[in-house]
Amino acid sequence: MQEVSDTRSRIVTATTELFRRRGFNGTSLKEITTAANATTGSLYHFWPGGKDELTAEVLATSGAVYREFFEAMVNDTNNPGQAIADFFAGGSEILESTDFIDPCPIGGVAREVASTHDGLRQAAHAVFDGWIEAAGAFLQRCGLDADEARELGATLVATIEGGFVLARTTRDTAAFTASGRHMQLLIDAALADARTRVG
Amino acid sequence: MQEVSDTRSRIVTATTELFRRRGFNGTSLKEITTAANATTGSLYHFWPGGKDELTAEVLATSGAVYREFFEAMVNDTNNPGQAIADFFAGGSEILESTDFIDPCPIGGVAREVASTHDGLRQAAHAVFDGWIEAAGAFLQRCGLDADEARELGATLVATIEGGFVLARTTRDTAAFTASGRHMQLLIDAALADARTRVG
DNA sequence: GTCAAGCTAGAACGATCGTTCTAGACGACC
DNA sequence: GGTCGTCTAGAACGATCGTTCTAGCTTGAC
Repeated sequence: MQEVSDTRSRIVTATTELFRRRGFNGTSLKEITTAANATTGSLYHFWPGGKDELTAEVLATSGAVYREFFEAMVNDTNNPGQAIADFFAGGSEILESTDFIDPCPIGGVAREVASTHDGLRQAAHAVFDGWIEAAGAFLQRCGLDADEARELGATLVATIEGGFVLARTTRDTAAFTASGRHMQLLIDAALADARTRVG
Repeated sequence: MQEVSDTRSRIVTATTELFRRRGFNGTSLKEITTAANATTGSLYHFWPGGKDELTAEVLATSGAVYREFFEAMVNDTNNPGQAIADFFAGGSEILESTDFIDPCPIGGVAREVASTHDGLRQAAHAVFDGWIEAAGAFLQRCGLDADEARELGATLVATIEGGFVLARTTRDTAAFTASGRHMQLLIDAALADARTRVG
């Protein structure tokens, strides 16, 4: 027997993929169990709380994966603005090579359920806080003061999320890539400003 | 009899409001007709194509309202960066005073259905194109060249949409307001750069 | 008064929703 | 070999989904 049940992780993976295409309310448990080659019994065995409990885990898991991906891509750079632009370029490639499926399920699901499922809203809130913290910590290490780093981190996350919406809707990554360049300008300007103030 | 049926416009309004809270798949026709004080027969009389046809109209209508709102708020300013920051500040006020309901139904619905309802994706695409055109035209009038104006317009739209997601999920407008300040910096820098190049 | 057009009313359809439930398969341990 | 906990299998539940359909109401034209 494996440490984490195969069926369990297949269900998480299938749910993540389906949420990326159809969102929360557009995805049925039948579609999930079929895609995961599992049964209703198994799903309710692992998540007695049903769809909501499974969704909360999917959000947390995807959130952690993205945070690690961001940190791996951005740490150990000596050109922060360029690193962010590269991150956006990577997003463009993923969008194009996956037929503009939503790159991540969190923002879409969060927007759908924020007014109706407060537990899921809070789960997504925790994920976004983690991302903003990661981006802020990175920018602070690059020389920004804590407040400015965190605010710029939040704008980064917002622009990425909104860029996903735009790219997915227009089936075009031009705007997303351009946003990466704009974020690069913003970071470079903030760093230059910080250096000036330090002297 | 009025030029546009009362029932018809009540249904459009109710659908818009429900989409802002529950999204496309989370809103049923029964909820719509109940909220609009209308019947299924009326709904299918005005939109024989059913939910999809009604949704397409809701997207186009909301899109036009937002475009006009943006243009009214931003035209006749002599400080473009400040006008955009004001636009974000206005968004923050709306979010707080409406219990963080989605300020507009378009981005959320588009993200939900982009992979499953191509007609609706195209309707949302047209709306976003209109917004980017409006923002780009404004920035071009302020002195940016056409390409840079359009790209910056797209980043504005992306940051607004993503900011809505963040604010709605965290129930906090601090990040949204900060993003407005960042967009102001970006615009001021682009305008200064354009002035330098012109001489 | 008759007629047609525009609109309303809501019952009924088959399909599908999330969830519950019972029955049994499998493996580890005594 | 019997027993218990873990997991799988899928039928069944009531509720609700989007849509269709028939019947009737209202209004203005003739």
